[in-house]
Amino acid sequence: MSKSLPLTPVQTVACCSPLVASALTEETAERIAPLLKAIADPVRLRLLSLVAAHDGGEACVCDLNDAFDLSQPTISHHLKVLHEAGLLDRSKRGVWVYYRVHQEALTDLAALIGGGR
Amino acid sequence: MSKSLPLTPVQTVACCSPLVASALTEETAERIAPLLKAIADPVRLRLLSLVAAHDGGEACVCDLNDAFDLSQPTISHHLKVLHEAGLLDRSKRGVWVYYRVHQEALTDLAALIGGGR
DNA sequence: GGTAGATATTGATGTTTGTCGATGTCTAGG
DNA sequence: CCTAGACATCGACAAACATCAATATCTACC
Repeated sequence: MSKSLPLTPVQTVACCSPLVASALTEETAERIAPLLKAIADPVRLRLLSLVAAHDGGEACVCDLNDAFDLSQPTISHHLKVLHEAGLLDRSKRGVWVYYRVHQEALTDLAALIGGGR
Repeated sequence: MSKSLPLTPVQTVACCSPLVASALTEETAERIAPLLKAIADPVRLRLLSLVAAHDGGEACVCDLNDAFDLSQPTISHHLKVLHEAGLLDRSKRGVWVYYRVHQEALTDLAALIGGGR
């Protein structure tokens, strides 16, 4: 992997010091915000939580669809947002698609927010 | 304090188990999301960070305005969002208004997100 | 290879959000 | 009181977003 300079949101979160420790640069803030936006939605929060709490730490889309009163495309959309943010990993097995929480990204994000102690 | 049943976002975050430990209820997710929405914006992230990193842990609005290429009403709006979410405390002294990070809320929020370890 | 089921993509629509200029409300001094 | 400065509120607008119905793309199986 390893592109050139521009870090992904997840990479940025992993390497920068806590929010409250020193002032964020504009650039850093702009890279982190998308990650937070991704989880700043009740449906996506529940999706993340459902996936994480599921057996084996992963869940099939078909399981997730049933947990909501929303259309299948809407759930698919939210999963895509979480996946593209780097918070959910995808793996296709047969006809089914399984999602799994990218725990490290969540942990790093938490450290960034609460890092002050 | 202590209203009746309905918890504020900050109270909800303080008392519920981590995202990845057990599936969030719809109600809990709806109460937490506003908190995350509040910090899911690059300007508000920097505001939070600037306030926290400032001398004495608090900053005057006048200082904050100068740190951005945005109009004064816009900064005032973002501060209001952070304040209403319970992430910034306000105190007026003379003509000036000072904001201070509500550290506990941030810490609890971090625990909620990264709680899995 | 045709069909059924699982998931993704597309296009449209209503709502939310970030931003600004204009204006309002305080407070301290003159 | 009247003015100047600090901050908040209001109204308007454009961009971003959540949602859906319709449709497309896979994959397994018959």
